[in-house]
Amino acid sequence: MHELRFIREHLDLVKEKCRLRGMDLAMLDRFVSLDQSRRDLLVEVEGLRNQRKTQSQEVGALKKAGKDGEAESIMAATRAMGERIKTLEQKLVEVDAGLTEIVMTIPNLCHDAVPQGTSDADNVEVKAWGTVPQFAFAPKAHWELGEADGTLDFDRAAKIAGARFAILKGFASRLERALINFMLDLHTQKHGYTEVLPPFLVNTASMTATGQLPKFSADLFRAEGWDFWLIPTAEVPVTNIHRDETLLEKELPIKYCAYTPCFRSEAGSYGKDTKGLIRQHQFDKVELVKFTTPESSDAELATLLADAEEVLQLLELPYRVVALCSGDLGFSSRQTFDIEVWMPAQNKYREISSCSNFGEFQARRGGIRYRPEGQNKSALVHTLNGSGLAVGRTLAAIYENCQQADGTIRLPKVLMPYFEKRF
RNA sequence: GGAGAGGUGCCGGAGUGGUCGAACGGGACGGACUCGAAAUCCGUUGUGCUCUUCUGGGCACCGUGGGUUCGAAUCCCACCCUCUCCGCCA
Repeated sequence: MHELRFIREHLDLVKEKCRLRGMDLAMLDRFVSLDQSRRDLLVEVEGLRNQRKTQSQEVGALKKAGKDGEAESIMAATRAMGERIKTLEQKLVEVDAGLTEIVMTIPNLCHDAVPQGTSDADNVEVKAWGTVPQFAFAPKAHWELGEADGTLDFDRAAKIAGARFAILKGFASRLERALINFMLDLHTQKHGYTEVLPPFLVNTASMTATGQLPKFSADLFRAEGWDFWLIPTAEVPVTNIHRDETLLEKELPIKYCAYTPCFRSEAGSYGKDTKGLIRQHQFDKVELVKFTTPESSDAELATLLADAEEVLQLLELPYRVVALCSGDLGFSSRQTFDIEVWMPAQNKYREISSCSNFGEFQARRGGIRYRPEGQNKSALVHTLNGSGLAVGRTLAAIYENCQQADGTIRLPKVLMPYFEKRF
């Protein structure tokens, strides 16, 4: 979210940045007229309130002095003024609602380093790591491998819940759990993140602070009759840990990692990735979240990305890093790098992590501030987050990249300590 | 789910209709004293919006949203949250 004043004073910049994202600019013209109405109304209503205050104090003084007659005549006038104020306030509420609606749907302004483009086709590969494996046989998709050895069961999951769910059994379940522990251990012990286990259901205020609401409710699951939403990512509860707080500069950066399941409706993705673990209504993810000063957030994004990459390096899975272009950038993000892992059966890279710097966009929505050393005024922090990594997709990548001719899966060395014996 | 208590500034805690953005205490910051420190003394100490911009005004905010009133932190209604006891449960 941006400040009204910022949009007002930097209208051309906001328009240009919205254009880069391929947005319709008509709403910004509507903003200008509503913003003007709002300020006109404010001047009028505040003037009236000031008068009313003065007159009310007079009434008090007169009554104390026993001059009830004089008080009565002022009271009559003030009563009428109250009606007028009420009318104006009502109008102001309407104008404010219109403005909020617009402002809440204006995306973050992209960083100058973000490549321009209109779709994921314009994303720029900035790095490739590892060697794409060569197979002496036709590599199978992870769901074929898993259904063949009974470790992945999509049919029964559909009976229990529906499409886009999976049951992991035996080795798969064990591997999922090992991956979660491996990732958490790496990030807490080597990268200095503090592990947290947050609520998996959050309220509307939290979803709004991180930007999922009000615009993207269709992507979320909601508990009927409650102000609870199922989290689509740990980003939501973890970023909201410090909502409406003022942190100390010396505490920054704050680095959290969290394992949570994630729940997404995947509305509008019908027919996409209908097989396998790639696109599920429920999946596990280990998420990295940082709160930083504005000066350090670019550098912190680089290390966040490196922290996520290291998971794949240690698992010896080939991947590449892609800089998202302006048109493909998420709503709240000002700069995003995706990590894509190699998937042999599809013969292409698939997203397994998304690392973003949100600048002060989420911090303003959520009131997350810090007090810069030696200053009285607080300032907004920058928030960042990235997957480290999506666990289900990592498991799928291990199945496919580490498959052997007999259909068994070679366990990455680094996971051996998490298994007492092979399944 | 039942019964009760409570939600006020960085913290504690006053305030039950008018001059309360809010007493008092603590903390923090600045200054005085000191070789330095403690103690003591003096002062400062919220956020947002808006007008004018040279200085400076105005409005809103005492859990949230409504209502009563000339006037609400103070009265009324609804809701949310916290705490205690009981019930229930992992």
